[in-house]
Amino acid sequence: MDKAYQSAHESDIYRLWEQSGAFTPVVPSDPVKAREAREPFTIILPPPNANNPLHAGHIMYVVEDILVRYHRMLGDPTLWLPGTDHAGIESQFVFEKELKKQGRSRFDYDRQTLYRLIDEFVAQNKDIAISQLKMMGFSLDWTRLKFTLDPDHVARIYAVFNRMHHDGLVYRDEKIVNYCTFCGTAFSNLEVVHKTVNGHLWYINYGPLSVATTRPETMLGDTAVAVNPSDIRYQKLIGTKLKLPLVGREIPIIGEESVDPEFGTGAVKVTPSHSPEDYDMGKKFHLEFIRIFDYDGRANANVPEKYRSLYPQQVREAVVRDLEAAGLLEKVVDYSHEVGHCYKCGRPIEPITAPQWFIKVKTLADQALQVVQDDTIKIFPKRFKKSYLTWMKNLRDWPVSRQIVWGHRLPIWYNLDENPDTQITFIDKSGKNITDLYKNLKDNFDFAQIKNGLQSLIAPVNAKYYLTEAEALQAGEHTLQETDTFDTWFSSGQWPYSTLGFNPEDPSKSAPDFKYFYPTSLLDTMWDILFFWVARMIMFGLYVTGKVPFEVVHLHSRVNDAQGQKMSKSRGNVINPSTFVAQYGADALRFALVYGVAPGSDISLSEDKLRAQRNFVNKLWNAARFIELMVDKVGITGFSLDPAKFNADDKAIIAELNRVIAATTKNINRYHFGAASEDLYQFFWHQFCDIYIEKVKDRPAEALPVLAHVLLNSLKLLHPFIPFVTETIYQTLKEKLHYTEALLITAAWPQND
RNA sequence: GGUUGUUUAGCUCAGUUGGUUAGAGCGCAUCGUUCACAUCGAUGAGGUCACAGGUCCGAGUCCUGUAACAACCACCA
Repeated sequence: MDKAYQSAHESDIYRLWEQSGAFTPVVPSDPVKAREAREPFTIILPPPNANNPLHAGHIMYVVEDILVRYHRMLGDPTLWLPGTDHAGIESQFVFEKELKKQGRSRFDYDRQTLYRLIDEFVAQNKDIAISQLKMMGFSLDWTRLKFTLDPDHVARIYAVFNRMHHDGLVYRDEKIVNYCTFCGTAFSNLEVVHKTVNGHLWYINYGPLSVATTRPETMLGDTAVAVNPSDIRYQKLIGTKLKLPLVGREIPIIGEESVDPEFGTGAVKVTPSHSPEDYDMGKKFHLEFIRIFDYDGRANANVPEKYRSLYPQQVREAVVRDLEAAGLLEKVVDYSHEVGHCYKCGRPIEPITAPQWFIKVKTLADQALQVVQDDTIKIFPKRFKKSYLTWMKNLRDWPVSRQIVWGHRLPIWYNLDENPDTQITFIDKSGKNITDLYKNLKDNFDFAQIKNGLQSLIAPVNAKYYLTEAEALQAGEHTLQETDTFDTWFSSGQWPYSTLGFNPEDPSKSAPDFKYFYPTSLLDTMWDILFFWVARMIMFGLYVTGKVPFEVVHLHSRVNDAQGQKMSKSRGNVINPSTFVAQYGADALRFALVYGVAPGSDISLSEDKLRAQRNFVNKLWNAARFIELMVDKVGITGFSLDPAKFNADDKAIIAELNRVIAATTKNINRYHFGAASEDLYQFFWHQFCDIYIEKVKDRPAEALPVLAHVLLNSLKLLHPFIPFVTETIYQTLKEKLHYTEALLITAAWPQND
């Protein structure tokens, strides 16, 4: 054996495991019955972004590998299923950045070309993440590798969408949505980041009363002014009308309870098309909806000529200037408030009315609430249960359509002759971008040109549509598929049953994998996507399969830098796992991630820690090496553990070993990996090496059976945490020490006698 | 605005149902080492467990309040 452990050989060990078939469980011929007899242990890997290398957060998958390896050693049929995610908006955003470097943008391509380019871009990088997962030693079943754009997955989520539509859970509506005019797509509430902005409150004279607003530019779209009905200052004005400054439109004054008489002037301008609160008022009072900003962010024809095609900030400046000139600007005060920003590009979100596809979540959420409430699904650490329940109770309908190309296009088809008011954007033969209603285009362009150059379409909110292309074609040949794609979470929310081969059309025809492995045992992820992902999987799982997708949700820590700061590109403190693996070995990195960490608390990863754990790995290596030297020296041919021959030291170390076996088993069962790893570290280094080994140096022959026994069990206990070094030692010494199992990875977990 | 979490040795953090002198890793000090490992060994210094009350025979641990920090959720102008 080398003087120090060489982590460079880790890939050989990985191949050894993979070739042994240890990662790939065999599905019995009668999976249903087999499952009843002994439930397999199953984890579906949260699919990392196919396009990016792993970041520090992904290496926390080590938690899953610990559990998987532990259960495999317990003899459970064990599956850890890998996959990668196309990561819709994320990948498209990264690709667009690349385009920008070349001086191009998404507007230069029709959607099928853009899709193909992103596909190629993602394919180039696809293997990076996979090789890194292997590098970390993760015992994933690569024979079952999945991708979110695999045709069978796509077919499945389409089938589920159809079923939801059939059940009345899908609808199209023109509601106010969070729209990023830069990214060109709508977002759900979860994708909006609230930031405190130091802005102003403008007091504007509206004639009979004055209003205060943080967004003077939206006054061009005002269709009412609201006051509190109990406000004696304004009571008599309710029901009257006023003339909107700068625009000249007559708008009503309405009485609305939610208006706070104490705030500002006690009167609120109402812009139903550009403010969520005003939208609600607009619906309630049947106000006019006047959208003044288009999807490209510019003011449209609904505003006076002079403001047209300006961006909101420019409109604001112009409006304020004009109000001031007209003597209608009463005062401006500093005011700091919360403004929604796009989580991708960081620009302010424009609340805007737009036709979008929605999922009704009430019935789905009720079930998903119930199963967590009654612990059918247990959430660990427990404190996340409450935030899950709170979130689920207040859930609103889910806007699932995104105006991007990289993803699953909605299975919706429109016949354009039935919907002549559909707005179409395409690139014509000469390469020019054209946007207009279909009825204005159809006589000037042949349909093939529109279809091939298509970038996007916006069908009217009440457009007639079909769920299959065939049906739409029956109505006429001028048929286009919806250009919106699904929110990424609509796809990944269906990951557990989809990867296992569930058949939504006929569940009895589901794959054996589904029958055997579903529901899965545990879902592990970081707490930041509890709502995005975990909640959606629970809703989908219950609705589609009638069963929970997993029995336990384990939420792992966030990996921070050495100072406890969140890693981010802007801070410049992002670490690449590969660097650390190259320097310290995968085992050291794995152990550093769990050593002494409390469940659910964040981790500060420092090189000090990595060095410490590399030293531990080396300590383990050298203890094994010492035992090898002893065997060579003494020349023993067989071992038998005979308690009758134990002296006090032997008894003490065996007793301590038994304690550690029990403690480790208990700690892993309770997901206390920090405690387990710390205990093992202390036992092996300080009890076994520092005390026991030092004491037996003068009686190697008698101690060898005990040395071999403690080493074997230590290797087994440590294997889930540091698989490479333990397997390497095992393979190196198994013959000399008469260990009988072929591989440590499939060896039996130690039992306490 | 609402919710949750954190506050323990110089640094990063453990501390499981409250139980005798509060622990680890790193760092630090002194000594040692050709005989498994300097990626080592031995010894040691270092903490009024954020603060103020309370419950208890007994509180780092449970309760109340305060402060600082962090995160999450949120359509108020």
